[in-house]
Amino acid sequence: MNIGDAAQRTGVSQRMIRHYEKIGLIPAPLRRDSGYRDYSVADVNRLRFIANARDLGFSIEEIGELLELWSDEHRASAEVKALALAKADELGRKVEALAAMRASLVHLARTCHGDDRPECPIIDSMSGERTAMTFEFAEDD
Amino acid sequence: MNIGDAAQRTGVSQRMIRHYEKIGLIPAPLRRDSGYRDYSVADVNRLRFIANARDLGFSIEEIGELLELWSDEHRASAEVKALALAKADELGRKVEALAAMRASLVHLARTCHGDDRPECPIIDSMSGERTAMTFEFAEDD
DNA sequence: ATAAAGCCTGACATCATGTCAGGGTCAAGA
DNA sequence: TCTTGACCCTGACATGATGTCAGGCTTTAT
Repeated sequence: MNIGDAAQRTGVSQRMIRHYEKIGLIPAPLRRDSGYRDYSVADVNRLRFIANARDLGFSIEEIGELLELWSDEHRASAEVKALALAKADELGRKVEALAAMRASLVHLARTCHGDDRPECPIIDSMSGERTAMTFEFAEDD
Repeated sequence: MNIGDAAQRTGVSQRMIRHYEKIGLIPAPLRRDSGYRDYSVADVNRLRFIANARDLGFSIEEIGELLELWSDEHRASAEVKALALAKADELGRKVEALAAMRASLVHLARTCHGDDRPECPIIDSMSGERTAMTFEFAEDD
């Protein structure tokens, strides 16, 4: 399929698809006589993965590592395992931090009566100097 | 305190602290006669928040909104509430997606035992249609 | 056969960050 | 007091991720 189709199906812009090809994150697809790139279902899946991972905050570099987890068949499985576990660990920490932040936001929302009166306890308590952010997510201090 | 101290205490580079000042994400601190910037505890808290949020994948723009949630006392609380809930929702989805990805990685690691390439559940879970793990802030329809 | 729509490459733009350079400032010791 | 190393300031250049626009072919539908 053409790049436009691939872009639409994956949510990755044509611009970025070409970019990912240039930096080697995805293999260069076959070209037709016209010079048009021709994508396969596998390419689409790879792009979808990249899009999802990107959404989740992974850097291009990390995505490259993740992709290798299952695309490099010659890799020693012990190495694969270590990498996967390291990533999982990292994700675990991120999940916790996000969940904590979310809880704080929910709490903030709950304590706002939500009417026209601009009165929000938490905001009030935080606009002072001592504000210490009642948000203790990720306090690695 | 000087910018170097502030940077060390917050994990935000001096370069970025100055940058955030320039784009208005943090207020311009007082200057000493020497021209040195002088940061307060409040500034440090703000920077810490920014660092954490950035780490969690929020864009500078989103962080600006988040900061306003508790720094703008004149905002109607209904608006504050809506924004907070929207963010919380977004975070909830992100948490789920990350948790799922983490689970896949753990599973991958577990099924990674011999010299054969292990089954890879990641492909299936991550290369599907972008519906369940898509985040609104990236789209506008 | 034409026009509309799609693809190609390449250049320029922006944003978040880093790093280096040239030049003041501070603080502690000789 | 003078020296020196650690710090700060501004500004410029670098890079990676993305967007958009331009000029020029290719496909497709009318």
